[in-house]
Amino acid sequence: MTKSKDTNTENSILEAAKSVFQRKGMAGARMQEIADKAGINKALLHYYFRSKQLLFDMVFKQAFKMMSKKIATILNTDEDLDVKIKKFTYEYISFVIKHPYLPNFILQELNNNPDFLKKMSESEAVPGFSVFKNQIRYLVKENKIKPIDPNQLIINIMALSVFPFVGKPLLKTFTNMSEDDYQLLLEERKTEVANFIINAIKIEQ
Amino acid sequence: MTKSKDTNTENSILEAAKSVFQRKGMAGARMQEIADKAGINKALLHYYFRSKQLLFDMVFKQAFKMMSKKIATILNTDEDLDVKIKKFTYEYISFVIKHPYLPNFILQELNNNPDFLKKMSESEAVPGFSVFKNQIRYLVKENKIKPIDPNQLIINIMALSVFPFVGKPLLKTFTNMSEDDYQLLLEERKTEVANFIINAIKIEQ
DNA sequence: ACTTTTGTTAACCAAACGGTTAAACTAAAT
DNA sequence: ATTTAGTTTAACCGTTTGGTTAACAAAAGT
Repeated sequence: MTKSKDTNTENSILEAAKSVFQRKGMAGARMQEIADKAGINKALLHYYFRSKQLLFDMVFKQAFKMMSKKIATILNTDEDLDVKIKKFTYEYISFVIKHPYLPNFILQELNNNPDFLKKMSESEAVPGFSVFKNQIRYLVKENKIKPIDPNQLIINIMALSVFPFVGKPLLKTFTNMSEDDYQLLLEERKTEVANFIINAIKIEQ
Repeated sequence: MTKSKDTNTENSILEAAKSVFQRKGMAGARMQEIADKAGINKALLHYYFRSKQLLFDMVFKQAFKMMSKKIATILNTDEDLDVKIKKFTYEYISFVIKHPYLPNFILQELNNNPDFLKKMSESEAVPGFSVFKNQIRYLVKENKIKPIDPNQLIINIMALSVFPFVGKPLLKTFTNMSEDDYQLLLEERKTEVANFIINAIKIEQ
């Protein structure tokens, strides 16, 4: 029973930490709030994870891997470009709808501390885009799609998929939409984003 | 001489506060650091601006107005859509290159405290997009551009313009670029983004 | 049976934090 | 020359923060 209690506690701490860190960020999060949310004493946080920084690192790494795995697995298969783009935007937007705090959390903390990426890119978990880039270069050379820098296309795909979530409060106000309407608009983006991208690069004949 | 000293101090405080708040956010910013950067005593901060919150509000409102004015003035003129899109993306990306901390700062704080927008949209400074939306609806109805929800198009334009800045650390790693290369890529986006958007919505004949 | 290890808590601590106070300084106004 | 109002500072204050300690409880190992 002790082992199960152990992992239960450890897990409820991690869950509480995830919730608090993702909403308030490293600087805004309070150990007390995490402890309260986990239903335990504050000292127990330090028993399981030695410091706020280490607990944060755990949460951040888990979040980052979750996201980057999702990206990497889709982009580097060898399917047709349009299929790949459709799959990616659909699955990625679906994924973020389920985890709406994730992108903001990751981007914010990376901006505050870009060194995080060095640690991660050295060890693991940063997806490579070489297959995808080569595919673009090939299609451009063969005149199958309009000329475009692969890096620009990657950024465009990411931007169109992720920005509606990180910019949500602003965009909701700008477009003057209710929460429900905005959620509907996000649903529509699962397919609309791919159409938009494909239209932008395809060559008519 | 007393008046000039006054405004000088007030201004150097605001400059210091801007710098610190934009880099660390409300939660991460420290009054002491702002005081140091302004070259004054910490108590003087509270003499000019009563509290951290009020000082932050000043900085935030100034930043928000700066950004939203830039957006509103371009979108609601009556020029052709493609001209408008070219102008907007070019000017907006140029603007953000000059103020790279701005978008991240605004988005982050808005996500932490969405009520900020209510205060602002009631009083002022939130751009209206009605002219632009009507223009899109008209062009769609007349079959001049591919059918698209005006709100989706607005989000796409914002996303492609802003995301490369808020997602910079991540995108730099994903695309495996140096700082200089990335800066060059941003320069190219001043024109490339408009082409991408226009291609996505134009109808070939 | 008892000793060791693991899990948990209340109470505590030093440092950092935002903010205040009271006094000193400055320079223009009387 | 003195008052007055605005500006600036050093020292201080109460609270909050991340983190520690010591005691205790419950298994696990022997």
